[in-house]
Amino acid sequence: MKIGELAQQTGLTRSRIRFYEQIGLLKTVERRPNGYRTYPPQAVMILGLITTAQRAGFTLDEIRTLLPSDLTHWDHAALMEALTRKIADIEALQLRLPQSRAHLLRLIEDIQERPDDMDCAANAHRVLTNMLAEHPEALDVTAGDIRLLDTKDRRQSVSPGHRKKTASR
Amino acid sequence: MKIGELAQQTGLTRSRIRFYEQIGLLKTVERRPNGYRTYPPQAVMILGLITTAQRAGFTLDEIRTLLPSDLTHWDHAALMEALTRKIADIEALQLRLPQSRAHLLRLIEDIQERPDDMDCAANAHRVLTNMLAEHPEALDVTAGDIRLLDTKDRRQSVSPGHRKKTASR
DNA sequence: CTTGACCTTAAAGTTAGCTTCAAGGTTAGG
DNA sequence: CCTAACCTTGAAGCTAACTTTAAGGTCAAG
Repeated sequence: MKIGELAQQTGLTRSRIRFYEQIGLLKTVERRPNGYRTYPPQAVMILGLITTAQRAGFTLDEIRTLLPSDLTHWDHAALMEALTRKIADIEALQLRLPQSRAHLLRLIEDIQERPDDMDCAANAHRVLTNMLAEHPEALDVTAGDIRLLDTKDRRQSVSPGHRKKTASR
Repeated sequence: MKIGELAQQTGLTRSRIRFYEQIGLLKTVERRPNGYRTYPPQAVMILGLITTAQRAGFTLDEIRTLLPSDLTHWDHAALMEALTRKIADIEALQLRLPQSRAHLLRLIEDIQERPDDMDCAANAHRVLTNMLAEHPEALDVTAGDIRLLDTKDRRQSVSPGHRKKTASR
């Protein structure tokens, strides 16, 4: 299978597949006499695994150390440890999320509950002081190895699309 | 207050404070005749707010559009909308996390439950096929604007660490 | 008047995970 | 034989949120 076909079957871009090879993540690739890459059908599964693991929160680096070049020879111990650790991360996050959510709700209420005799400025100061006085970690939506971030348009650009200058000024 | 003192009081680095000014996030700063920056005591609170909002999952860009230069003149509507959206993100994540956790647990069990008459290779294939056959989003620990990531050493790099040329050959 | 702790700037570097670009080689169809 | 659709490479660019570097100015103490 040539790279174009593999790209089509996996839904990944050619550049991404070449990139994975470049960083040593995808090793099941040979060359035809003309220099073209050629992949075994297995490669579809490997790439599926990689993207699944990514969605589960593993970095490409972690995936590389876990993924055997031969799909049949896994390092059970390392794999189990990684999976277990990831579960622990999720559990830690599960504990924090309700707190963060409650804290945000409280913040909203706090802002809306402005006493009639208080002006905006004083109210703002009141709310801010309250907030910064709370546990500093109350709004912390991070847990161990895991962290919440903004994704923006990082998912699957289908059309090459119009680029967007972030224009930071 | 000079930048060193502000850095000390907030726990941030000088470079970070200058950076926030550079991207238009921190505007309460004047210059002394000698060119030194000078900050009002208020700046401590503003930086506290910024880091708190960051921990709550807001990007610096979002914070900039929400944070008024004058702490007493907030855009209530925009602020409420942002807070509400962030809560929704958290709730979406709260729904997904148990599923992801369950899926990872199932994966672990699946790997360990290898039938006695099956060799590792076949077992690996069985597990992989099972996994990739599941809902592709089952392991997806992302939700809307929110995403799980590995933090590694992104918090306070103590040692610069050895660089690694991506070129693997 | 020198030393050291501050302060200044612009520019480049860092990390992750890619994409885009520039400049070309290959191949199948008409 | 030409053209379009593939394929190749290395290098550079992108985003976010900073840090680091280089080259220098300021200031208080001794």
